[in-house]
Amino acid sequence: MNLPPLCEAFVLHFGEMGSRWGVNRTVGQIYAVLFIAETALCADDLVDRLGISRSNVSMGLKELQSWNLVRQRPVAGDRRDFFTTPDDIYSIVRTLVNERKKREIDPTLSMLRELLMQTPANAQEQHAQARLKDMHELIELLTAWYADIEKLETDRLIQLLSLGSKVAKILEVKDRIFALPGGKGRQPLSSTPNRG
Amino acid sequence: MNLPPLCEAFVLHFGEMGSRWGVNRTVGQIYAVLFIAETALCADDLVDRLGISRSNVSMGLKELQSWNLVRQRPVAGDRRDFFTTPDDIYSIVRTLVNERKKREIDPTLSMLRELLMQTPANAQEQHAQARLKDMHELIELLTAWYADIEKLETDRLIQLLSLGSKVAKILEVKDRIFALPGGKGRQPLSSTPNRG
DNA sequence: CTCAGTTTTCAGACATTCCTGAAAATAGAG
DNA sequence: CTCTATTTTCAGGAATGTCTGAAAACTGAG
Repeated sequence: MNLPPLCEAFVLHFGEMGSRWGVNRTVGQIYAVLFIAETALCADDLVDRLGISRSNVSMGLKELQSWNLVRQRPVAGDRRDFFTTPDDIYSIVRTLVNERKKREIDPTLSMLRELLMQTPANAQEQHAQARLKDMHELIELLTAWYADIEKLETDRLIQLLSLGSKVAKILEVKDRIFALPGGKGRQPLSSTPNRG
Repeated sequence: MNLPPLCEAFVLHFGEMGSRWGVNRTVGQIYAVLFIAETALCADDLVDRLGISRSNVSMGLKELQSWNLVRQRPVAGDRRDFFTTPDDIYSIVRTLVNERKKREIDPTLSMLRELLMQTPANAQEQHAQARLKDMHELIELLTAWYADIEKLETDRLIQLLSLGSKVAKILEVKDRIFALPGGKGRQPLSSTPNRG
């Protein structure tokens, strides 16, 4: 690996993490190198810095492009393709979350929708469906929340994140004002009784 | 696989998703079966329903326990171990997020902290460190937010999620009130200039 | 068109992960 | 303690995933 020590440490770590993130080691390393690079790099730069084969770089870049995590950027007077990661780290995280949602959440959501439309054949299936319904409602709630938040501009997002649970204080106050004597709170989401 | 069609469809899907979630197919399937089961199941129930080897079930359960995703529950008059998933789906999601954070975020956070304390040897390393600093700040912001939110009780959490970006409206109003003539908004987080 | 520079594809070598059956370890009953 | 039911470990075969070099495909210049 042809990189100064600090860079190499980062790249190696990202490579290892890659496997926990649904991409292989090489793909993680390629991303890491691009992320810390001062300028856009071409495939051969990556071959040189990582000491891996040209074809491996090609496949890695293809995968990163399918994740929208790297951008191809033309360089005047050079026929080769050059690649960068976006400068804005917030946009990177947005992309990452969107792509993971697409791969990890959306397929499950449509599977759940499909199975919830079916008629259960017996008590076992009926109970299963009740559980799926809980799961479906929760995922819907989370994805609706994210779809809403995702539209915020970065500045507002930072403000909101910095507030943390302080925003919940507002709700507490609201609840205290509107609470009816003897009124019940919202019930937790569950169609299933506790299992003995 | 010894399950009614609807259950089987769910279990197969969860198995496939498992690989995108950092566990293998079998572990995903075991979890799915436990999730929709009406009662706690013992290892042999899983062998029967999934048609996999006893030892594979043992390893899978061990992994799920290391994720805190299944609970061992004694059954009176039976020496065997029985397993369930929690009934409360919110607690399941909390556990899942906590465990993924532990595996996917925390190691990166400490790696970044370590590398940010080092002295860069040259311009390349200096630029790399600036990028790492951006990444570190963002991850700190997100994890601090999550640590804060995670403490909320389920009811409040649901309220907050349902509000979505409406909470941001409050900030907008606040900003409008306190805005000074000619005053600038918060700057986006970046220690790096744009790359040409 | 031809040609050189560049990227992509892909068969198969190599590496890793997964799964099983057999054997060992564990735990409770008697 | 012994005996039996149960769980865990683990070597190695099966299945997947990764990486490479060679060849094919593409692309723009001349």
